[in-house]
Amino acid sequence: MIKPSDYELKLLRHLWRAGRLSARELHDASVEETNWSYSATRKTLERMIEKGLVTLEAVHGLNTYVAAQSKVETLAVLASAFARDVLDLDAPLPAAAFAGSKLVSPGEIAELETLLQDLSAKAKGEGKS
Amino acid sequence: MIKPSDYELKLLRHLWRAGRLSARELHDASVEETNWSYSATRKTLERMIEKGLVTLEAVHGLNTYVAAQSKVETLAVLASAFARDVLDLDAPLPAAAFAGSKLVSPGEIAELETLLQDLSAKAKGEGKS
DNA sequence: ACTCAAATGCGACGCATGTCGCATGTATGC
DNA sequence: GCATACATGCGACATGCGTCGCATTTGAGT
Repeated sequence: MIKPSDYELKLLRHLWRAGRLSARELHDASVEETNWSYSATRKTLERMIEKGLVTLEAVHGLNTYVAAQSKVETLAVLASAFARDVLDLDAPLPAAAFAGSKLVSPGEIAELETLLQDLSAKAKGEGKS
Repeated sequence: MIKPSDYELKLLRHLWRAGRLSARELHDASVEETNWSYSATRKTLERMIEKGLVTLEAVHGLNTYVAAQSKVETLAVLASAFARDVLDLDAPLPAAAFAGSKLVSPGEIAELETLLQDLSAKAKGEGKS
């Protein structure tokens, strides 16, 4: 599970919503938030492939991109990093923290909570060794 | 208000607790978490001064360091960045998110909530313009 | 006054990442 | 068959930051 940077996250959001996008489509969709040149978008995308954040899929000769991690998984990584590094918390973030976010449905919040518990349990295990 | 990196935050935590520390003291206190050489600690500290995260105070010729932002202010910046960038939330994080953290007392949570509201209100204002 | 250890200042390397541009391919319309 | 437009591959520069070493200064002890 890889922790994306803020900008990478912006791109990922579009991919989660759309499922699969070409570089051009993704750029057009995200340029308002990033203010990037097309080249910048593509380069970032390229590095996200190397890192395993997105997968490349050629469709009829055109390259398209798909998120390699689910939204909920990614949110879980980010949230547990925040809880650990900023809040200095052992336990996972309470579900209440996500309640107001438009990004996640109630069902996804439940899923998130499960993942969060797994992550903090695993961290604890490693910490003890 | 400056947003510290994870490592910078580790150093800041010691400064908040101790109030004022020399480079050597701070290094000794934090080396267990950072696993840094003394030089690394000092360099980071130096850059934190440039950035305005800490202030240098010479006491009888010995350099000491003091956090330039309060713990609660810093937590507020970090929390609102998380809410905005990760959760895509307009409103501030609910206080419940901080409830379990050993870093903040109930009184500080109240203070935090006020700051968080200010920050999100200001962000909104700027966003609209 | 001399020595020694600790404190300081400063330069540097490497990696990640934001940011671009250019050269080459390739498909499409004339 | 050729020009035009977009897609792709790839190289590059700057900045931030983690990481470290070294040379110089300075204070304390003898």
